[in-house]
Amino acid sequence: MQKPFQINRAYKEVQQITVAVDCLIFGFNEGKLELLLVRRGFEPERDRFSLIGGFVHNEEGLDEAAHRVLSELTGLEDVYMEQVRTFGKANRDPYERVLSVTYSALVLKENYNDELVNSYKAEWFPIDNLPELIFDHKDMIESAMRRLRRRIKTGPVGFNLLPEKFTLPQLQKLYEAILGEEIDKRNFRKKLHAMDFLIRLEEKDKSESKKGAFLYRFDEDKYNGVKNFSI
Amino acid sequence: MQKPFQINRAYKEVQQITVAVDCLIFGFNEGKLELLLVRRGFEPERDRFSLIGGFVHNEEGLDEAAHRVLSELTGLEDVYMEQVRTFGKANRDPYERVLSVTYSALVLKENYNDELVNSYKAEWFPIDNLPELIFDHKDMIESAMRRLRRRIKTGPVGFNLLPEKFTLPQLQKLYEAILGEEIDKRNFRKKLHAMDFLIRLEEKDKSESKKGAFLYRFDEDKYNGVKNFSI
DNA sequence: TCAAAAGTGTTGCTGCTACACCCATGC
DNA sequence: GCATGGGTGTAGCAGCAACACTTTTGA
Repeated sequence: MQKPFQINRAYKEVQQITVAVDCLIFGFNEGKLELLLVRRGFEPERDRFSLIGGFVHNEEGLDEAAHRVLSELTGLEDVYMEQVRTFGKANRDPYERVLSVTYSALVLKENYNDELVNSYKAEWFPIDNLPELIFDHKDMIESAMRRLRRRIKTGPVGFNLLPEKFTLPQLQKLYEAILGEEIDKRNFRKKLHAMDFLIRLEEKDKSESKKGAFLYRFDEDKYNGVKNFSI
Repeated sequence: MQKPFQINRAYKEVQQITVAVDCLIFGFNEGKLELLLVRRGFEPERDRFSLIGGFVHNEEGLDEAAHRVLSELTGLEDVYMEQVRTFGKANRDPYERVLSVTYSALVLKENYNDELVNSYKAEWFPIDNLPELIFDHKDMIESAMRRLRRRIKTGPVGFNLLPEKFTLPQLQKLYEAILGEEIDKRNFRKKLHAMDFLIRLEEKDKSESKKGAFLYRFDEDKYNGVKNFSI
């Protein structure tokens, strides 16, 4: 394969940088936002936790690599994922030079393959009570959290963390967990109602209360008519 | 150097991915937002333009690489720069597999080294009239523009594109050029005045009008007291 | 004296926040 | 019948957008 003349690039020395993706896998369970981590069972860094990651294959784009890594661990295929940021300090991994492109995934805990997850010794942790993490993985999480907070306020991404049918109290708890603050129930519902992209079903979910809460469904078509999403 | 056991990573094949940084160098001149591009003088892709880029050295972090590339081209050392996004489709560069981490730089046109820039055959283009670009560089620019629009509304980054002393009409034109829309003069000034981080000097700049406009200076200390920047 | 840009306040409206009570049901 | 969580409306306030005239001075 012929290489182009690179007028704008310095002489290309032999690079020894390995490219990896690290996935921030978010789930929502019992009112808590959680993150899936794996424990390192060997030295060095034994017993510390890390994000799920993997090297990028030669014929594979970054987005593909992230989806592959996620799928290998959880068995999930069609997951909402977006690139967050790339971490590239020369010594961020003190054992070898690895560049890491981070991806944020919002998964539905009930959907994934428990056996697969268990076989990798992965564990869920509530976002406000994470263990020690290797390298700069703490920074990655902070970066992804900032992005997630912005995203759920400006777009309908939060629904990826809920089942197809969900109640408004559930949705509100999700927002509260991500934003880390309480939200006024009436104001929250007012905004949702004004944007008018949720469909109220006839069914109720009685698992959380005696009265039961109506189930809703996110409607893609109705959402496309919404100009300014804002919560 | 010993390698750690990578429980969470697939067997590491020999990777053939080269890591580059591409810089989006923004400048502001005569009321226009401009971007610095280099022309390719050789096949393939002759006569098309590209962003300024370079390969990342082995001992060098990404941020360092971006600053080095910028400095090699413009001679500028202390420049406001931030990472934008990483482009990693397998065939984004059809000649070899290159991963590109993009950086956005806000430079003061009057400061840089013209000879250096000329020797690289670099040219400034107004952002609304760019030439054909190679590969996915157009996407990179769109991505960086979206980020820049968000940034100048929520933080004091725009001042990096202006000299230390500037007038309010200049500042407003800068915002209008970046946001691509007209701004009401009185509302714009009201917001700036409310946040109170600009210092009005006694001097006027008479180059743009007979009456002359007062010069202002951005005050870092006063800015640190501002809780919610918003324009 | 006139052309051209700089500078300055008010008003109406919209959207946000704050807030309290009734409802349905299982136990 | 009572405890628990679900559901609903209003009023005050703040922040935003819309808007027009006076000032200065060089030519």
